[in-house]
Parts: sequence; structure tokens; C-alpha cells
Amino acid sequence: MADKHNNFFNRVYKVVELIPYGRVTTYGAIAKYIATAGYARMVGWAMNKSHANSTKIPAHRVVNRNGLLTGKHHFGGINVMAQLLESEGVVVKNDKVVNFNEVFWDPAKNLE
DNA sequence: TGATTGACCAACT
DNA sequence: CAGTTGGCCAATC
Repeated sequence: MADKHNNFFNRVYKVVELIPYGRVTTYGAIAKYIATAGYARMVGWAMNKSHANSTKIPAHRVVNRNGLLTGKHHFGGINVMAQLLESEGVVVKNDKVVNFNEVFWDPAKNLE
């Protein structure tokens, strides 16, 4: 209903949807691009609700600052997130993105 | 209305 | 090096 109040969520979803194939970004990067670093938790929280707002949110492309798949449990499966990433060419090992620095996509640098 | 939680981050101990 | 604390902001109980 009415996305007028969701301007924060909407921005998060928009940025996440803009993440290119085979790329990943971090909650902090998104939060920083949208508002402030403190919003990092809200970004993750917004992702949790993403399924209720839009199912097309590639939340699996969003990882924590460490490149670690912190939210893998929320995909309905433990390896779902990792498999989705690997399916896109992202190398995931031990629930962590190996070539994180290669696939890292910063909205502030690409969308600016 | 107040207290708790959260897919985080950074610093301190 | 691992565990704890503080901070940031909003949604849920």
C-alpha cells in the first residue's frame, strides 16, 4: 500500500535491483549511498521485508562488510544464497565471497 | 508509550 | 584473537 511512506525502503529496493549480474554489495555501502552508515541495519531489515514488498529483490547479492553471507538463513535455506551467488559467477567459500573485492559493486561509484 | 530486536559497523577490552 | 560495548535508526511486541 502506498509507497509514500516507504521512501527509505523504496530506495533500498531500487539500489538492490540495480546491482548488476555477478556483482555484490554491502549493507553499509547501500546505507551510506542512501542516507548514513547507521542505516546499515535498516537495510538488512528492509531486505527481510523485501519479500512482502517485492519478490524481485536480489537480496542474495547483498552481503555484509566482510563479504560474509550473514543473511543466508533468511532465504528459506542455508545454502540458497551461496548457490545463487555461485550461479551468477560469484565464488563463495565457507559462506563468504572469495573474490569479494572483484565483484564488489558500490552504488555510490556506479550510480553516483 | 516503553522496551526489545535486528540480514550492521567500528572500536574497545 | 575472540568477546563485549556502543551507536545508529526503525519496526514489532
